[in-house]
Amino acid sequence: MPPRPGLSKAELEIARIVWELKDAGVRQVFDALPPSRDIDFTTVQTYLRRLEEKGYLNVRLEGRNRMYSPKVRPQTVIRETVGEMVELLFGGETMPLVRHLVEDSKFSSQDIEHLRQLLNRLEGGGDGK
Amino acid sequence: MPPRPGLSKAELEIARIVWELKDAGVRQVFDALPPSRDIDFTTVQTYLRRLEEKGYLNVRLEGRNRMYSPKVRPQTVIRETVGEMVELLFGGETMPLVRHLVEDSKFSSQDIEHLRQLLNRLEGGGDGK
DNA sequence: TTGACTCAATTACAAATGTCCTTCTATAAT
DNA sequence: ATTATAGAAGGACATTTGTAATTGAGTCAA
Repeated sequence: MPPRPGLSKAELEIARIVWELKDAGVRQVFDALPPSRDIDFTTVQTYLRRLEEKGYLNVRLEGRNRMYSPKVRPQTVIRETVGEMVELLFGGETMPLVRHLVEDSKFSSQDIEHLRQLLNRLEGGGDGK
Repeated sequence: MPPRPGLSKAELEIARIVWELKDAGVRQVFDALPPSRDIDFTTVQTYLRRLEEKGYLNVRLEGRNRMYSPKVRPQTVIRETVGEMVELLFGGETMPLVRHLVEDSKFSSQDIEHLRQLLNRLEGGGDGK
């Protein structure tokens, strides 16, 4: 059913950087990694190649350099990844995950307020029952 | 940093069943799988063994049968798994995930109401700003 | 006591993943 | 030209994962 193979952790890490940069060569992605992330240049190369093979990135030749850009929108990847986790961890029920997050994270009252507004927007401010 | 190796998808699937059954042998876990899940008995055996090796399950001999029971609480596994995903997908920020879930899922107004109450409980019923 | 079964234990194995190395060509700096 | 460098291409390799076959021992029904 999934239109393309899933992303591995390392691939996701790299994909996020490409999303952020919009368009980048291996070097740029490599440089965008946090210094704490000790990884070889060619490894990044490999991940980018695999991301392209899996259909997540577009490539274009800029001179003799490959420039990668997002092909699948982050939102799509997020939806798929989260969806899979919800499936695996909560048998497909989303609410338990939301509950977990809300209970388990220490949100600022700012955050909480934002959430309230979000809920209001969603359901035209219904106040319950 | 993680106290034990992470769980793979298939392992998670099996772990969930053990959590539910509290205590079960291979056969019981096998039988608890949905019929749609076409998998060999010995495969389940393997997953249970690995789960034990990884430190997620306890085993005890019941006669010559192995009975498996949870060693790590679901909540812990959930926290770790979700945490990792938040890290990977949102750079560690929880709010974006919550936002995604709320926006992307079609919650019933029931659900929304529950969420409101949850928020109230969290932050001593503040009503905004 | 001979199957028929059930389970444990072991082994196997291909695919996916994380990671790097090597080799080659283009390019830039001397 | 000569060298240093960067990036492409491709190969390599151990580990993890998903999944199963094999072998052997105990158990129960005939």
